[in-house]
Amino acid sequence: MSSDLIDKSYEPHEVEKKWYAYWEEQKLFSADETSKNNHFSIVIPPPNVTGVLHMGHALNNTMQDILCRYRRLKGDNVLWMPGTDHAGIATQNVVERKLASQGMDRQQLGREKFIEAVWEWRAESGSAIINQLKRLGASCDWDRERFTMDEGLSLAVRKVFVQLYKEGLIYRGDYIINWCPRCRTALSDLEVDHEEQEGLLYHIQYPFPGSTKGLIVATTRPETMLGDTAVAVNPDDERYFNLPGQEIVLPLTQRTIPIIQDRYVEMSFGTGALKVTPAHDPNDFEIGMRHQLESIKVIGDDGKMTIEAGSQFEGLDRFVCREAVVAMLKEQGLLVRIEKHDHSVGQCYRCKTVVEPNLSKQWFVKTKPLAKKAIEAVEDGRTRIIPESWAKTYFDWMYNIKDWCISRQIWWGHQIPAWTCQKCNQLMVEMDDPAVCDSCGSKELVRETDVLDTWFSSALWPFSTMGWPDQTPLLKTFYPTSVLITGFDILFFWVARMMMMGIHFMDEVPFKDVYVHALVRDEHGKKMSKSKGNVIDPLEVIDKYGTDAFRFTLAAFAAMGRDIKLSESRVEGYRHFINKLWNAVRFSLMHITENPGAFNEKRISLADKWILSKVGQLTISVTESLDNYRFNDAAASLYRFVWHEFCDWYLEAIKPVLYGKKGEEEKAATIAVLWSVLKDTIVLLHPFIPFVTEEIWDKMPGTHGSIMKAEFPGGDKPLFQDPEAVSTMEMITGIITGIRNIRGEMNISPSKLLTASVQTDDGKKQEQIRTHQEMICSLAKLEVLNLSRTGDRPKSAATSLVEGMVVFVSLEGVIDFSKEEERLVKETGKIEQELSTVQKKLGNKGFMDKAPEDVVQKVQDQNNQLQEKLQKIKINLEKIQELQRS
RNA sequence: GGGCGGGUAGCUCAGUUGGGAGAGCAUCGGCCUUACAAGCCGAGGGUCACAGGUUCAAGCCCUGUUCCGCCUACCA
Repeated sequence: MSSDLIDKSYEPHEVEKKWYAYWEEQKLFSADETSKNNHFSIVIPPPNVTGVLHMGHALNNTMQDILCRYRRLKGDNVLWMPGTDHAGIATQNVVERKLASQGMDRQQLGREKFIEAVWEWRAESGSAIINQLKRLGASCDWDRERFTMDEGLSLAVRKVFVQLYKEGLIYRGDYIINWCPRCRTALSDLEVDHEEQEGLLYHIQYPFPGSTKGLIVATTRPETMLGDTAVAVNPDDERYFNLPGQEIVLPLTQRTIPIIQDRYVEMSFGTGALKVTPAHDPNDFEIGMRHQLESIKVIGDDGKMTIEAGSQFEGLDRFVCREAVVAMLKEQGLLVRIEKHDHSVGQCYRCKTVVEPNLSKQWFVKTKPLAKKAIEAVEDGRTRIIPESWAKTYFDWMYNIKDWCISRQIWWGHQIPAWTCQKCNQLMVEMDDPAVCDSCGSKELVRETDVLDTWFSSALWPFSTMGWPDQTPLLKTFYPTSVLITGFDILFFWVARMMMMGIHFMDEVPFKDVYVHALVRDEHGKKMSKSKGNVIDPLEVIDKYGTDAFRFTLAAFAAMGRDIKLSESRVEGYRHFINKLWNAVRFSLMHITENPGAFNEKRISLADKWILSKVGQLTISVTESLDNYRFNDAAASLYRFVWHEFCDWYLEAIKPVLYGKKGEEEKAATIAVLWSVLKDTIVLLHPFIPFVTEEIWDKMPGTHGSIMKAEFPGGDKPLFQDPEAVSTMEMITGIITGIRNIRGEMNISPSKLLTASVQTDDGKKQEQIRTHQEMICSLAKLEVLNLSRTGDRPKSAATSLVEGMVVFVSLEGVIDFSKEEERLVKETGKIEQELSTVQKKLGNKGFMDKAPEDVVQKVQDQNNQLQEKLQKIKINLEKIQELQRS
């Protein structure tokens, strides 16, 4: 076979396209919902339909794909459930922007038409991210792709809502919630991003009635004073003992408000007097509840002041109003002072608008009872969180969980199945739309317009995607799922809530393991963001370096519990690896022209046994690593094996055999081993780099069908292991490396053939060296390799010590001896240093008495070896010095 | 305020029950040796943040200090 059958370098683009289409066509990603085989299931963290693939998705899905492909090779029945999330607010924003560009808004369009427009939009561009996942090689069972707004999933949402309502775990009420004035909707606590900002603390005088004196309160938001309904002081505060029960004048208004006592007030902050605005501050709301204070809403849902704020402020934007209030207070001499004050400001996680705490009627999930069971599940290990440190974070949040505001005042989402009777105000929550009021029989029913938080439907994902509420075969086979792979940023948003819902509705945890991976950052460790301009687009990386190189990079850097700093140059490095592999295959396939069949264990060479043992160890290491989510360990073993064992040693060692220098029989045996090793290696690599391995598989003689159907190395048979061959090979490679050291350090040209000898009295080693002297000669570029006994030594030679043997490289006509002297002096220094630490241990009575025997023995052996080594090197040093003198 | 993670070679990072400090990249020297110059052969480089402690033995365990990230929280 000539090399023109395989290109000199690997070109990913066509290969990737070809094989992905093939896999899909052959239905190789399909799960069998009835199979009794060991099953393995993952539900994808559904990306937003609005989304484009970013680095986080790439990492997350690469890991899932590695596990799924690995388990398929192991023979498991694998379900990787794909789908997307309707992303209520985000999607609505996108479509609204589109409308705006056409000079329209959703109000003009009306609810129904607007929702139609969203569906249209989804039909156009909603599959973008799915196609991007495919480019990543994701082996999801696409025929089962789900969407949170699908009919089936919507039914699940409704069922869950109705049941929770009937169980008293969902309620409606007037509470203070986070309000985004731009999105015009309520947000849950999690949907508010807090950011530390420089702000101002305004000290304002509230006068006593008919007095110029008064109390000074401090606030960062002066505009809210218009809605104050009390001033609170701490009951222990001696300064204000006589005040409670009195009233105080609220400036800029006609109102007087009471002075109350509440332990919430921090005496040390400001003046110890707190203005209370129950309608616009969560704490003040609590205080208001305790003291039955009136709530006055002065900021409207649009972020502008209401009529309650007073006619001079009505209609002003809340921040404009702040300036106006401050100016007016100043005018009236009531602004005592302004201090700089850093505080955290809540922003809408979708649009960054400053969130307004606002009183309104919303729907909530009572989370405590649900959280309790979700905590227990992790405590007793039904669900493992990996790495374990995240369990603590999970517990902290779960223990301090607050009720979850689930209603959103947008249109895109699952409309809440609640109806209010216009006659008697009866509230009905039902599976089937009610026609008449179940209390008064009126037909005047009005449906709740709010929709549910997107995360409400995501919380059902592990079972809603499998057909729940129907008891489908899919659900029976694959729930609970084997593992959830996710970033820590949605641990609360999503994982915690899936736990609560899964346990409540399925009576079983949604996943056995939760593997929490890190975030992908830029090369300086900064979060990638569009505004910083440091975003690396995964698709560009794929275009430039190929999917496999990219995936391998992600796997290699995916150490547990640490962020991944990614830069293009790293991907480039792993492209080299893919190319190295490609070329190793190219070389191998020049010699493997047909299926060589099984090798005969009795006929194979040392190098063969060694590489077979190594591939066996590799198999164990990859298996263990993947079973424990140690993707980086698996990637590292594969990298080291392919490059530094298979290419650097094995292929080099068998070249003379392949070139026919050892006869046809040995050549055939070696080719059989080469084929077998290559096959196993490619299969082990496949989960990480699916495309290039499929391409190689296709080109290899003796393979059939897709590599996805291949058998994992070993199968049921024990893996090949030959420890003796491994240690012999290590000795041989040690000798070769010793000779290469000398060559390299003394700048002897690689093309110059040398003469060397190995000095040992060990008969077995002599025998082995003799047997493998051709390999040594070829790899160390020797003309002659001699064996000698102690005492024999060449006249002028450089020396190297290997496993108690002395390797001499003849320097006749090659060298200046001062260089060799330098080498040996340096070497002596190293050995002496090692020796001193070893001897310190041996001289330590405590160590000798208390250390375990095997450790002591090991140190003693080291000591002996080092002593011997030192002695030998000293002899050679003397010789060299003699030679120089003569 | 609370919590978590991190500080190991020039850079990015591994280091799984405590027992001879590692990799990749970069650097330096030598090679177009017929699969691969996206390559080959060799070399140099570390007070494992700092200070204590436990131990025969600490990068690893404990305490404190410091610096850097992140998460979380109702001091207006």
